[in-house]
Amino acid sequence: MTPDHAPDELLTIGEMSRRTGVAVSALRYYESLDLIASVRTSGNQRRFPRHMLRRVSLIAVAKNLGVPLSDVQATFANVPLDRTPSHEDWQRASRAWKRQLEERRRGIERLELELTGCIGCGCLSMKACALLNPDDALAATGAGPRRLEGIPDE
Amino acid sequence: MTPDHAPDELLTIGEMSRRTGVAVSALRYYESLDLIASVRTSGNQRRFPRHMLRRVSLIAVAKNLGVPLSDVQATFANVPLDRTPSHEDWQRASRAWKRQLEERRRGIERLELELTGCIGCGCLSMKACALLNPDDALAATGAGPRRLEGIPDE
DNA sequence: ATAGAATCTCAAGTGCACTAGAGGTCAAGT
DNA sequence: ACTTGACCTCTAGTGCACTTGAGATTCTAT
Repeated sequence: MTPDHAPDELLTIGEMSRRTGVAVSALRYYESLDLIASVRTSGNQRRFPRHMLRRVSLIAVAKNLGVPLSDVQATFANVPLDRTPSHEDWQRASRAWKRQLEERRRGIERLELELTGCIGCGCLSMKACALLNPDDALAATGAGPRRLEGIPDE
Repeated sequence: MTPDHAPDELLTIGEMSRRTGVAVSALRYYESLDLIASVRTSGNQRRFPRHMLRRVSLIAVAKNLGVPLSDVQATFANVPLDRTPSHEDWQRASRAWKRQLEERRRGIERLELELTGCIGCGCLSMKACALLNPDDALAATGAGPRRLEGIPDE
């Protein structure tokens, strides 16, 4: 059933960098934040388990989308660093990401609407624009909808 | 006494801050980048025309969505600072924004799909994941799809 | 007229997410 | 054995997007 692959194969930091497109220096930085982890050779060089490629790829995606590393950290909180994550581990993380990404996408959709319906027509009535509410940001701070007061309505 | 004043015409920096939720220091910073503009009183204090509220509100929205100020700057390139923008001015800017936001939204949608179809099921085959391509980022650098080589496919 | 809040400039500091460089070590090919 | 490139740690520097603080001035209300 199980195909012949070597899940315990270890990659150097340079291989990780080439295969993910993430700079070597960035990988070391991510390790310093415990976003990823490695084992060391007798000569103190890093060796990464293959499953770290997933983590790094996801970090890269998050970066492309402007998601701060602190959020990534939170998302990965229950995905183990020390062993290949199970399906359940990834599923849990996946659900958390999806919730956040959905919020973010909805924010963008609302902004598109605002632009079409308001700026597009020249009025920009932002009175009811939920986007000005910080809750719409990914990783909301819970600061509340204070900002809506006094937004120009023309 | 100011002899010629229509009370709602010009806003102080404090009023701008209160009505947009953007810090006074940030407003001064935006002005230094020519994202917004003001006139000065005889005593050298800033006074903002009402239409600057729109610009600031949009900058705030962009910030919430992680859009860099340089992109905002590009978007506003043809929206005049010195007079109330016309419908056409805003419409042109609106179209540019929409294009970028659509790309960004599509990127998020694709990531959601990846998470559902790949991480969700535990395989994370990112072989064909367009998100790892920097072109998907808002304000793409044009660096090309180099990153897709060697992404783990298990 | 004057107190006190708001504003001004300019310089420096903060936090994030890295990158660059110095100086040294390790590992693979010949 | 030797060479070369990849790797190591550590410190410092970069760019963005601001914030903070000092010291001075201006505006508004009593």
